[in-house]
Amino acid sequence: MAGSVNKVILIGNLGADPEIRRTQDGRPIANLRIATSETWRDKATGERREKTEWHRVVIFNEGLCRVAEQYLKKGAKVYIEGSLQTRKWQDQQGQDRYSTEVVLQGFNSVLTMLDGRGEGGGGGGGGYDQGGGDDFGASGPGPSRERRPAPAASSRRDDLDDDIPF
Amino acid sequence: MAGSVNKVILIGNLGADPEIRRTQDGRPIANLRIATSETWRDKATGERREKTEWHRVVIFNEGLCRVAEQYLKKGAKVYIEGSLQTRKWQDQQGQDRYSTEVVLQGFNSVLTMLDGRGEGGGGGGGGYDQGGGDDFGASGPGPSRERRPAPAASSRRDDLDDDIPF
Amino acid sequence: MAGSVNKVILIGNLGADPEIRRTQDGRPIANLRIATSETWRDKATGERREKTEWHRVVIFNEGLCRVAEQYLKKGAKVYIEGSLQTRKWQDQQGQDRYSTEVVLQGFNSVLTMLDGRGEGGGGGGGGYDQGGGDDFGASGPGPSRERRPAPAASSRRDDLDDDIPF
Amino acid sequence: MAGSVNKVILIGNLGADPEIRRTQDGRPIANLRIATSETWRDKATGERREKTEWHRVVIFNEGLCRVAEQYLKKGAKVYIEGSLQTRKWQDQQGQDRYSTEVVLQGFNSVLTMLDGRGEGGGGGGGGYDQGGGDDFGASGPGPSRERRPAPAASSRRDDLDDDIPF
DNA sequence: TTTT
DNA sequence: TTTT
Repeated sequence: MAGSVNKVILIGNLGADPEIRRTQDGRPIANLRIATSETWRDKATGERREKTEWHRVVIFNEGLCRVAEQYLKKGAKVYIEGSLQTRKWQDQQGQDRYSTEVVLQGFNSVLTMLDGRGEGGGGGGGGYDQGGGDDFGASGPGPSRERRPAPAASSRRDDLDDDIPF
Repeated sequence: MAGSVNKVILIGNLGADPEIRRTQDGRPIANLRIATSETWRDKATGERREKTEWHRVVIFNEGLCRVAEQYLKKGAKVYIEGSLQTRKWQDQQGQDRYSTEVVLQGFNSVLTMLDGRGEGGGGGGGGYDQGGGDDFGASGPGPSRERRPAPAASSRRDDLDDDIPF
Repeated sequence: MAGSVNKVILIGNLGADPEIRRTQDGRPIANLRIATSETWRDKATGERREKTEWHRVVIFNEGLCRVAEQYLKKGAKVYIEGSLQTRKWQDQQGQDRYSTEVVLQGFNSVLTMLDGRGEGGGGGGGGYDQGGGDDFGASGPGPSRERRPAPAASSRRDDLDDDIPF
Repeated sequence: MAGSVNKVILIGNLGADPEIRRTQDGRPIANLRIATSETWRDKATGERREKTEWHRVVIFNEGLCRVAEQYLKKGAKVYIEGSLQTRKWQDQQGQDRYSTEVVLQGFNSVLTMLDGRGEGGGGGGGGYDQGGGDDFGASGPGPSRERRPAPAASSRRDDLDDDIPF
């Protein structure tokens, strides 16, 4: 269908360390559990309430799997951009079941760590296992020709500047 | 949890007319089925492939329910902004089941029709039942104090209106 | 800065045909003018008002430039995903000026046509020059290893399905 | 124009404390300067490069102004959701100038603090002046009829609350 | 002017 | 079940 968009944006915390598995041909797949929550004040009682929503996030993108494996830990806060997919499976009684996941796959995916890196180190709290602190595009931390800004921002459109922008 | 975001953005087509139900206290709830799809060319065979994803959308917002009821029909193309929610229910065997939906509720929701209105009239294609063609914020088509431009809108922008944009 | 996001999402109409230029080394750059507008009812007078906002969109991505050149025309409705950039330049008096643009560059960009294709043909209305109707990711219409869904959706995670999803 | 979307999503850090002004009729307006940046590795030299982008954010929403005033400080990391607006003004020579801003106004705006609150206390670093740590919808921290979960929330989700998420 |  |  022309003109279709399927996008999910989450900011939340990992409920557990990432689970990394591999396909038969060796490609990694990372599974995350991410909690988002909203708080509001009950209009009747006036008390503060909170509702937490849990999301299944599946990462097929190899670079982002590597990021998840190396840097993410239970408790880490992340920014996620992916798409919604519902997958069909059979339970042990052979009945159809459906599971909806936020899938990070291909160019249209983002995984960014929002925690300061210093959190780690001592103790059991959330955070990262190590350094980290970068944000990674779809292709992971590697070099990416496309990821760079326009070649030399100032000069990048000099050839076009006969045009007065505003 | 502080600093949480849970947002879904869809552009797709309705697979069926909206279903409108009412709560016991009379508030409307609209259910939509929306299809998004992506197409790509198979690298091996070179042929064009397509994968369609179906989304359950539930509208609790009264104004947007009204919009859905009045203007949306099977086939209509819409822009949707809502949040992800997974709901638990019991099947007839008493087993726990889960259903994930895109929920439009509260201020943080958008439903916008993307079809030109002229589509209607002749033929069986998709589109709207009537006029339509506006985009509606969370509070629906009614007047909305918040929807207006900036408080000092006039002083900020009136002078722009005689400006030729490009 | 770790954990940074800079994203703009627009749905609007082209105010003019795209302008395509080329850098000295031959890469295309497309410039679009896109209008978005919001309508509201004036709370004082009760009359319906509308405010149009004009956006400068610059496409550095080659594939998306090709799409813009081939398929977009004045009046076409598009979905745009890019990032905000402010660029400095000197006016004829040598004074610093700034221009803010929505930039489509790299993997994190989307340009999707939202018009049905049939619009074209007769007359001067908006629409596309030709067929079109597809949506294009950052890499344009060409084959893209990443763009495909998971290999054979149904089987794609069979090796993982010892896990009961919910 | 029907079917229009104008949305900006930023995650970045405040370059300075918020500036709060008031309109003649006493409504607050907050101005923020927010930096986003992206990093990449130069393919030629192999060295790590960074490019920072500065954004002007203007908050007309009263509740969010209050949040900005009370909780945000230079260095704080925030999630912002607003819309793009270009405003015309005259410089001292009477020449037309344009300034593009990210505007938070009305229901379609979000300002969420992403820093852990503990940052504060000792030292000069960024962070908040006080507690904070909540995320605020368009209407700010006050009670909001719309912000609550679905009308029939209890029947939809109360049974979830004794559920162990994973 | 921020942040890493 | 939609759409192209």
